[in-house]
Amino acid sequence: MVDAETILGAFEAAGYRLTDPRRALARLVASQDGHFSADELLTESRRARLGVTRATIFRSLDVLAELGVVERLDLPSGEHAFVACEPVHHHHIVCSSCGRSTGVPDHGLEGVAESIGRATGYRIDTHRLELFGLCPECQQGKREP
Amino acid sequence: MVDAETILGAFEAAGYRLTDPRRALARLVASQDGHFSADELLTESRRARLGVTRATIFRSLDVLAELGVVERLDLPSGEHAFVACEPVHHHHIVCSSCGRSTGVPDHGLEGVAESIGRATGYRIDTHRLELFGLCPECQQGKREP
DNA sequence: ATTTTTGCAAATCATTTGCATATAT
DNA sequence: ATATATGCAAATGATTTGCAAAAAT
Repeated sequence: MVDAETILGAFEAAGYRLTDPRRALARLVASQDGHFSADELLTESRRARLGVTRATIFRSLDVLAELGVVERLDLPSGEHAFVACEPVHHHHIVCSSCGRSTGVPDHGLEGVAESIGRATGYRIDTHRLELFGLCPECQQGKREP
Repeated sequence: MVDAETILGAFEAAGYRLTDPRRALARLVASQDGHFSADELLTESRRARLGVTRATIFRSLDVLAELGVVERLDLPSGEHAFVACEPVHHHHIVCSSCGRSTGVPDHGLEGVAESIGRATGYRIDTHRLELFGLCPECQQGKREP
């Protein structure tokens, strides 16, 4: 869970101006439960008359991804999506049933990346780990997809 | 490096028919040095008059990805690409300068995934690890981007 | 006052599809 | 002979862009 203040604060800290569309978008992103697409945000913005338009959504998500406030996700289906991130987590595990996602603590991945770097001779700059599966609630049928 | 025979063999083994476009595409994919996009294949096919058209390229890459002969890649830039795979490797490290890629042996990743599963309570079905960095040759400036 | 941001609609880009024809089995 | 695969060109879908107007600093 990331709150709207945090998202808005990230815009501000990075020197972007605080505008109404960005305020609305921050709330919108913060209210998302799992991953979401640009298009979903657009639909919700329209339904709730938030006055955030398509171009602004794409432009803002772009900025937020730069700032590390959201992470771009490539679902196994090939669709693009985003998730809001705690700044600490660099990876996510995504539930393939309900779409909710959880930040993933390191758990030795850094070590794996280093070891791969050593073995292949690459100087590794970035890595992305995306995990997909069923969250605990969905495993027990406690939740609707 | 994956050779054209292997790719063609994968089509055959899975019950797909051997056609001229598929033969040409197999050679084309096998000749790729790093990652490549559908569009790059199309351009090369046209330049060399291979007679493999857009639709066939997309359809075939789709099949090959299903069969695990190529892997879909999502570059940090957001672009989509593919790499030919040895069937054993499930992940790739990609050089951000020359685009070449190498299959990545496990190196403990399975263990990391399991441990993340245990910690989060998710039942993990798939994971993708993509690593980006500079390959040994590019680090030493031995190679043009 | 100046710079940034926005909305709009059109443009672009990648990918997919329908359907008639050609090809492999 | 039958099923599968292809080419073509059009359709789709997502994202990006140019530009004039609006809002933030």
